[in-house]
Amino acid sequence: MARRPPLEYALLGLLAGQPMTGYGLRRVFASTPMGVFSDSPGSIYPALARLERDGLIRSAGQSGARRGSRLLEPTRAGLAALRRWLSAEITRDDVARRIDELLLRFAFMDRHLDPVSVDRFLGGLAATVSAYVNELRAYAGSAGEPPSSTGRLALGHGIAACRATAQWARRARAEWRKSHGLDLP
Amino acid sequence: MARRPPLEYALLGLLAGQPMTGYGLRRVFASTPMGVFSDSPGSIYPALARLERDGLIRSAGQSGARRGSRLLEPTRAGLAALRRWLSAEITRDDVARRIDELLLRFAFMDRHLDPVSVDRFLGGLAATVSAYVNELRAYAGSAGEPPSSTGRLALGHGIAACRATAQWARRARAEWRKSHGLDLP
DNA sequence: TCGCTCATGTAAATAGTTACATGATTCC
DNA sequence: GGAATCATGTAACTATTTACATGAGCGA
Repeated sequence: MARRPPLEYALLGLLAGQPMTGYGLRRVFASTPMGVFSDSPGSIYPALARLERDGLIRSAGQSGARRGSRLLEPTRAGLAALRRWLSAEITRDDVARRIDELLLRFAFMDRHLDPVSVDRFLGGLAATVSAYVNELRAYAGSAGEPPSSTGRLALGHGIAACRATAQWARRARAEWRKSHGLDLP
Repeated sequence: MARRPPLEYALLGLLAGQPMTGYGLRRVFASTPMGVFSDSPGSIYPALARLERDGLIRSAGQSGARRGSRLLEPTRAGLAALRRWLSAEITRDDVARRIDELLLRFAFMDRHLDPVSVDRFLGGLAATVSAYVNELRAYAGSAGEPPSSTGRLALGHGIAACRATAQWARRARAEWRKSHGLDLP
């Protein structure tokens, strides 16, 4: 039940999609927009060692004929941990400080949660982000100390970015519902 | 010249605006949208100790009549380090992985850089983010492996968020130019 | 055979988180 | 007198970054 760093869930989610070697995972981080994570061996291999130590991934044969290379795959416990992470409630703090992790969760969802849960996630995300936008606006309005001009503009960026996320969530939800026949409110 | 973590620059920037105690800084992180940083004493006090050890901040008297409390202020070297950080080139990696740090820099800029430098920053930001949007779009178009449906939607979020940032940068720049009489191309 | 890609790891330094620990002052 | 706030720090643990280190296989 212990909380794990996002990197470990990213690894778990990728391996659930397709068994890979540690090097394969590094290439994914180096060559796709998942590049928020470092592709350095010093972050990947220790994370994989922790996952294996805790029984969340295991070896599943070799890559080609290469000695020493290990294809890795999640165990049943690993898939359960992944599903728990995907199903966690969205909090205000997730939105304010860990928005990237929420999007990472969403990216893995279709393979592991049912369409209704995905729909609920997008609804919850839109609602929580909108609430946070109101919080930011309230702060911008009150303005305890007279803020600097670029400080005020920077806060405007925070608001604009959150509004874009909320709008994206609403549109993604509409699209999701359409393609899964979820047409009730 | 050594690179420092964003938290230290945030502290330096706040202290440059107004000398404060460590506790005062914690309150700022706890009560404003700068809450991306933790307000825990275990992060703030060690960071302040590093800054003081390196001669970037110093004591500037006590807070009220409270024994043991220390108002902190940047030294000349601290202000120079802050200005160097504010003036650094914007890289593709800053945009892809450290966008929050760029906005933090912008928030402190008006007090430490001239209007033309701030204008250049916003221009560079808009350009670099737009280039990154193109990169993301190219990736979305090529799509090596058939991506999952939520994976594709999540990439759409990345694109939407960057577009919002680029748009914000262009608008903020127009506003900045207007209020500082920078009307050349 | 030379260089590139595939492949795995470790070591040291740095940082961040959580929890613990303490004590003064102020307000009710 | 008791609670909240002001105020500063340390300890243990966890994670990340950078750099180092090694070696096999493959193509030109």
